[in-house]
Amino acid sequence: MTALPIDIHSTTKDRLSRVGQRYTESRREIIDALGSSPHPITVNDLMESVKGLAQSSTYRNLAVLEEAGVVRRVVSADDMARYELAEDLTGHHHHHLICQRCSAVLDIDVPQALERYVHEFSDEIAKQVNFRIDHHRLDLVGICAQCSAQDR
Amino acid sequence: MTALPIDIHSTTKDRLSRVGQRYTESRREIIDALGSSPHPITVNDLMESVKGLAQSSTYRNLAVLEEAGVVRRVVSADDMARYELAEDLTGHHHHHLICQRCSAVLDIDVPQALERYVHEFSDEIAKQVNFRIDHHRLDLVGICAQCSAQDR
DNA sequence: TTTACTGCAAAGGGTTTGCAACATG
DNA sequence: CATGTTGCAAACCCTTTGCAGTAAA
Repeated sequence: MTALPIDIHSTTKDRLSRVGQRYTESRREIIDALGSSPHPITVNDLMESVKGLAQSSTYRNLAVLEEAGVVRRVVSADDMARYELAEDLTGHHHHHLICQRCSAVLDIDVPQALERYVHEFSDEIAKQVNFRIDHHRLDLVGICAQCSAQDR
Repeated sequence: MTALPIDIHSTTKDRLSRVGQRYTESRREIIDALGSSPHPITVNDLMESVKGLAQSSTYRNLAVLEEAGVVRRVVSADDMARYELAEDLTGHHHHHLICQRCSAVLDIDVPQALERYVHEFSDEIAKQVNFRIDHHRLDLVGICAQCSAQDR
């Protein structure tokens, strides 16, 4: 599971062209912004990083990038979209720690052993029910440090 | 972890009165509808079961019931709210199988061993980072039978 | 008889879309 | 130069809220 140093930008370009899309300056900036964030970010966060990009273009680009498989939408506690780079681009499989008060999302690494169990279980279930399982989400949900500090 | 035969309605009534709320006919019907569904359901589904209940009342009641801890909001693949009875009411701890095409949600049971590993891991993480972890979500995400049939 | 609950209709707020101008392969 | 991309503004849709009337403890 070691991360080969694949070039994120060239991979993105390939995957975009495979769906008949172009790798524009805005899209490159979005990828850079997502790549330099240590955790999934909202559309608003993204628009602050990528100055001058219209809201509609941000949404459209994220949809295209997700379609192309280079970006992944992450579900938190509120209904605001959050995005991160696809794991096969970063080579970093991880899960999330989610604050149910402020909806912040933190990345966490999961022990190999646990991952194996989840995969085994996943395969079993796939056999039992007629369902093609693509991936899993393991989220730990609670209250982050800042939010519990505010409670006092 | 065997489910004691607690009375869902009386427990709901207690928990509601604890937050200064009443257990009305509408709320009872909502609880019944959620209790008789084998999987989390959307607000629209709910309104079809509980005929005559205004949309606003449905949303308000669900919010109150969630606040009182008898109902839980479940996150799927789209941004539509889905609800189920709280696990401590049903005595049935479970996780979800999610279709990323149609957003359907199915309940699945998880082996005790896997649950234990998740708990261990959860405790470890809680120690590492300053975060109070309340619960976890383990979702298997993929494409359900109906949706993959449509692809052909 | 006080306080919560309800329905109706209107407002919110994140996201999507139509369209004309612009940029990329 | 054909087709994708952009910004603007309007539309969308799920959800929330204000209000006046109703019902529960």
